Amino acid sequence: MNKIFSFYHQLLKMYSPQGWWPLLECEHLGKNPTKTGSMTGYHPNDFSYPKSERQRFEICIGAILTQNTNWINVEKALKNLSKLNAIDAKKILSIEINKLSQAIRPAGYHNQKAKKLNIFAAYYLGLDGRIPAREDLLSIWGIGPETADSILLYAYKQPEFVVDAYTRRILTGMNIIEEKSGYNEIKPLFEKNLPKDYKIYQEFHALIVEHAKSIRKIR
DNA sequence: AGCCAGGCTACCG
DNA sequence: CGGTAGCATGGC
Repeated sequence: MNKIFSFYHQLLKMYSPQGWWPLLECEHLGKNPTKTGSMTGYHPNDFSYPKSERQRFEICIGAILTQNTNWINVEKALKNLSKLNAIDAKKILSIEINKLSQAIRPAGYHNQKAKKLNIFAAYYLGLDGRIPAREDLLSIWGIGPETADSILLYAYKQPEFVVDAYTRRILTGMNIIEEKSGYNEIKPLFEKNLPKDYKIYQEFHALIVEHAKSIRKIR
């Protein structure tokens, strides 16, 4: 087995399944008390999410809101949106931009992100239920490679590996890549060395984040 | 009490 | 092009 795939098995053994993407409400509520933060919406070993259009959209906007922001703050923003019934593309477009901006304040960069949510919501409605093309997502203002891949992998179950700062840091530490490696080098490295299975991609990315956090605590 | 968080865009040389 | 300031808040 190659290094990448065996690293996946190793992490799985160390941390057990993570159950990403976390959702505000899912049937695993309260069953994962070890998780950091108050979010209880993880669903280990259950890859049947999103179960609804609302959950799919929630993942999409969560991916935007979490840009350079910790998840606990994103959760607050999502809860505020939920109270406004704004985990909904039409609602996001109809709501006053200042109101939207205030609701997502806890997630930081709220002015920018309010604009990003508006632009994405319009695009989402235009999809009319279709799966977005990666190229199209990348052409949208406010959506870069990590956000696009997060949306495709977790909201649409497409086998697109998500690379983030943790991934780069850990692989650099393992001497598998150079620190300056770009997104478009790291992503195919994973995809070439793993079965093309969205479940493995989902779990692996989540495990990398968990591992990176746990290493950080020790140092 | 700083430092940092599951990035991306715009602008600079 | 490659490098980097700016965007903002709350947790730890």
